[in-house]
Amino acid sequence: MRNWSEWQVLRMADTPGEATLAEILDGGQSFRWQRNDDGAWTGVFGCHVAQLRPSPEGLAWRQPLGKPTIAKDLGLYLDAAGTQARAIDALPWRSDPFLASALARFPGLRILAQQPDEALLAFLCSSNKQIIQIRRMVAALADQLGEEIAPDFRALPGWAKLAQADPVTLKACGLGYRATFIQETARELERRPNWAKELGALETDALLVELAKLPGVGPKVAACVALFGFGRLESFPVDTWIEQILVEGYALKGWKRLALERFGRAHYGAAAGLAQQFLFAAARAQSKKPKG
DNA sequence: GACCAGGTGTCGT
DNA sequence: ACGACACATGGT
Repeated sequence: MRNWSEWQVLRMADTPGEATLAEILDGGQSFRWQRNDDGAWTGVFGCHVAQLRPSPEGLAWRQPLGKPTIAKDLGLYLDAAGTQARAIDALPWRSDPFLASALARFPGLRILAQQPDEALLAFLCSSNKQIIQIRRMVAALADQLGEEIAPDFRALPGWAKLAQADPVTLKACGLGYRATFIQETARELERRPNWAKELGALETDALLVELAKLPGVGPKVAACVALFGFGRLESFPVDTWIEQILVEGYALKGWKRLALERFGRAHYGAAAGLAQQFLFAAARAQSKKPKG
C-alpha cells in the first residue's frame, strides 16, 4: 500500500464540484488522471503526483510522502487563483443563451495549466482516436519510456528519449501510424531544448503556425497545444465535437473547420478556448447514451 | 465485417 | 484553395 501525505485543502476561488472535477480531469484535455474506486482521482502532471477529491471545505489533495510540497504547483495547475473564472464572466454569455447553458452545466470547469511538452506529446497521440485510447497511449509511453517520479508513477518521456526509442517499443504503445510523427517531432525538438520558451514568446497566431510545422501537428493539434500547453485561452480547437455543436447551436451547416475556428475566436473573444471547453463538455454529455 | 475515433499528410482537380 | 483518400489500432 502506498504512503500518502495527509489530505490538505486547496483554497480555490471557485471550487469545482464532483461532476465538474471529473470533466476537468477526464474531459479530454489531460489524459493522465484516473478515478479510484473510492471516488478520488490519482494523476500525474509534469513530474508531480497527486490525488484529488471533492470535500465540503474545498478541493482536497495529497501527495506521495518524501517529496517537497507541490501545493504551489498544484495551485497553478488548477488555477486556484480563479483567473479563468473572471475570463469566463467576460465571455458573451449574456447575449448567447447557447453558451450560457453550457457554462451553467459545468460550474468551475477550467483549463489545466499543462506543460507544453506534455500537451504536445498527448495531442500528437490524439488524432483520429477516442479519448480512452489516447489515455492508454499516453500511459503506455510513460510506462515504457518515462522516468519514475514516485513508486509506481512515471513522468512522460522527454523528446531525447522518444527520439532514440526503439520503434518496437513505440509500436507496443499502440500509437499506430502516430509513432512516426512522434519520433520525427522528437528528433526535431531534441535539438531545440528551449523550443517551448522560444515559441512561448510568440503571439498566438505565430505560435500556431510554428507548432503546425511539426510532423503530425495540424491546425487542430496546434490549437490544443496552444490552449492546454501554452495557456492561450483565445486558441479555439475545432474537432468533430465542436464542429457538430457549433453547426447545431449556431446554424452553421456546411461551414468548414477553419471557418468555424475563425467564427469561434471572433464570437467568443479573448477566452474562446475556455468557451470551447464548456461546449466540448456539453456536447459529450449530451451524446452519452443512457445506460439501459 | 463495417464503421468510427478531440486529424494529418498527400495527391488529385 | 478545396475534396478525397490512406493511415494503424482498438472499441464511451
